Amino acid sequence: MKETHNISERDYLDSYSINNYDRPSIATDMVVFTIKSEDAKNYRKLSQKELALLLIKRGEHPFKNQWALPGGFVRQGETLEEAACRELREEAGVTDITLTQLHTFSDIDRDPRGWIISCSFMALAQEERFRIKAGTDAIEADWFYVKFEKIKTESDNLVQGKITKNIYQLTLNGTESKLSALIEERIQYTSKKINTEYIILKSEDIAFDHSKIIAYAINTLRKNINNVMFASQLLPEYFTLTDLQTVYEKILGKELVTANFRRKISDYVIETGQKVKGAGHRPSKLYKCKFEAF
Amino acid sequence: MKETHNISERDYLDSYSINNYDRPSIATDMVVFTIKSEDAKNYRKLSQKELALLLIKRGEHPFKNQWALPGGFVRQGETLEEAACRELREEAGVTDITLTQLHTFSDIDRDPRGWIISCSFMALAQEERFRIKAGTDAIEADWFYVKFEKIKTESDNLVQGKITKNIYQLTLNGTESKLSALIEERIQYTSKKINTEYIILKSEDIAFDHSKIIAYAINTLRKNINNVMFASQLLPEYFTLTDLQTVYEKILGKELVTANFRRKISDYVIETGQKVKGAGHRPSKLYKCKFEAF
DNA sequence: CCAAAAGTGTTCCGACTACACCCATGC
DNA sequence: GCATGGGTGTAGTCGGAACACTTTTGG
Repeated sequence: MKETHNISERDYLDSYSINNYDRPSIATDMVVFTIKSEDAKNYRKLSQKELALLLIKRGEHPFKNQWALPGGFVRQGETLEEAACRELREEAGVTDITLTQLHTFSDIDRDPRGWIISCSFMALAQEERFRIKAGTDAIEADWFYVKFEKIKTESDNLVQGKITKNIYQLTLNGTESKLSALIEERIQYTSKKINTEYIILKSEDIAFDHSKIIAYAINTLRKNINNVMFASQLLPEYFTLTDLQTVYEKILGKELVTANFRRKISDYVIETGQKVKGAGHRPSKLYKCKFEAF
Repeated sequence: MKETHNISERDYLDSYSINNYDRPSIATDMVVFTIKSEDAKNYRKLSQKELALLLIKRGEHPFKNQWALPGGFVRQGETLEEAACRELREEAGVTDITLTQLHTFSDIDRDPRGWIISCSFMALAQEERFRIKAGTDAIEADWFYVKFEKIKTESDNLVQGKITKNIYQLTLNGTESKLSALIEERIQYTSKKINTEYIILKSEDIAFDHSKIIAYAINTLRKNINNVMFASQLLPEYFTLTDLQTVYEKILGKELVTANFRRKISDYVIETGQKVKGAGHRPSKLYKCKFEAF
C-alpha cells in the first residue's frame, strides 16, 4: 500500500512541469546597519558615533545613478538566506554577519522591469570588518547617516474602529549626496481586523520601493534593540558600556540615563579585566557579552 | 537631461526580458488559528475552549491524503497578501480577517515538485464566522486542536559563544486524525553573529515543511499575544473578560491569575453595559476593545 | 587644577504577583 | 443552600526613572 502510494507519487512528480505556471523573479534586498565613528576633535572627547546604512549607486537601468539597497536575484539551488549572504560577500566582502529576515515585498508595480518580489533582510555590521569596495568599476557604495523621525501623527476614531496615520521623515546623509523620503505608516483597527501598511509619499533619489524597506527595517531595529546580544552585534567583541549605551541611543533616537542603563544590562555583560588606554579621562573597562545569560 | 535619462530608461525596459533568468514558483501558506468551543456538560460550567488551527487534506500529489496548511500559488497581478486573502476566501469562505506575514521559507528541498518558495501568513479567526466547506468534492478541511510543548532544552557553552537547542513536540488533534511532529529550534550566539533556525526532526502525516511553519507561527503568536487588540481578534466584537483570559491562557499554555489579568488589560477594554444571561452563575459583563487606547 | 567621561548610591513610583475574600445567579 | 464563575482589595516585590554624587585620567 505504502509502496504503490510512493510509486504513483513518483509518477506524478515525473510528469509535473513547473513551467506551466506564471512565476515571478525573486530578489533579496539587505538593509545593512552599522555605527560609524568619526574622530574626536579634542583629546578629551570620545569619537562621535552615528547610525548609518549601506547603499549602492546603481550603474544600470532602471533607476540608473540613484541609490539602492545592496541585493540581487536569487539563483536556483540556493535559499534566500544563502543568496543574501552571497550578495553581501560579493558586494561588500563581509561574511559571518547577523542576518534577519524582515518582510517580503510584493507590490505589483514595485519594479518597472516586471514581476519581481523582494525578500528583505536586516544585517548588523561592525564597521571595521566591513570593506566597501568603493571605486571598483560599476559599484559605488557609501555609508549614509540615518535620521528617521515621526513628524506627524493623526488618529481618526471611526464608529467601529480607528485609523492611525504616522508620517515619518527619512533622511540619509552620504559623503556626497543627501537623500530623503516621506513614509506613511497606516494602522487600521476594527473589531474584525488589524492592518498595518507602509506607503511611500515621496522618495528622492532612492531606487525602487527601497525607502519603504528602510523604514520597515528601522522600525524593526528599534523594536529588537532591547536585546543586548542584538545591540552588541554592532560593536567589536570587547566594548565599553558607554559604547553600548551609544548604540542604544542612536537607534532609539533618544538619550538614556547612564546609571539606569548600566543596571539594566549588567546581567548580560561581563568584565574582561582589560581597560581602554590613552583617553584624556578615567579609563573605561572593556566588557563582553555574557552568553550564559541567554 | 532628465528627458534623455527617461528615454533611455524606457528603451532599457522595452528590451528587458524577465524570462532570461531562472525563477521559482511562489506560494502562500496560511496558519489560521481560532479558539474552538465545545459545549459544557453541566448547566453551571462554561464551554470548554481550545486553540485550534485549520488544515486541509490533500486530494492530489504530492503528499496525497496527508494534511497541509491552506494556501496556493500566487498569480501574476496580485500581491502575496492578495493571494493569501483569495485562498482563504476560496478555501474557507472568510473575508475581513487579520493576516500577518510571518516568514518566507525557501529550503531547496521543501517541495518535491521543484523550486517553490513559500511566504507564510498567520490569520486569526472567530470560529463562528468561519464556514469550512467540509465534504465538498476534493476539499476536506478540519480544525485541529493544538498542543505545542518544549520537551527538551540543551545549552552548549562554547569558547566564543553558545548554542541552545530547544526541542518542541507539536500535536494536532483533528476529528478523525491525530498528527504529530518534533521540531528543533537551534539558536546560535557568537560575538559576530546570532542565528536561529528550525529543523524538522520528525513529521507524521503533515505535508511539506508545514510542521516547521506551524511551529514558527505558534512562537510568533505567543510573542504577539500581549497586545489586547491582537488577542481579541479571536473573539466576537463583544466578549467577557473570562473569555479574553482564556484566549491568553490557551495561547500561552499556562494559567493566569484573574485579578492580575483584569488589572493589566483594564485600560484596553470598555464596558458595553450588556451582560451574558442564562448562565448558572453570576452573569458576566460584556466588554469591547477600547480603540482609543492604541 | 580641570575638563571629560567612568562609575555608584539613594529614593520614588508604577507594574506585576500571590492570595484572600465577597457577589450574583440558576437549580 | 450550593456549585460555579464574576469580580475586588491588599500587601509584598521587582525593575525602571530621575538625580546627585564620587572617581580617574591626561594635559
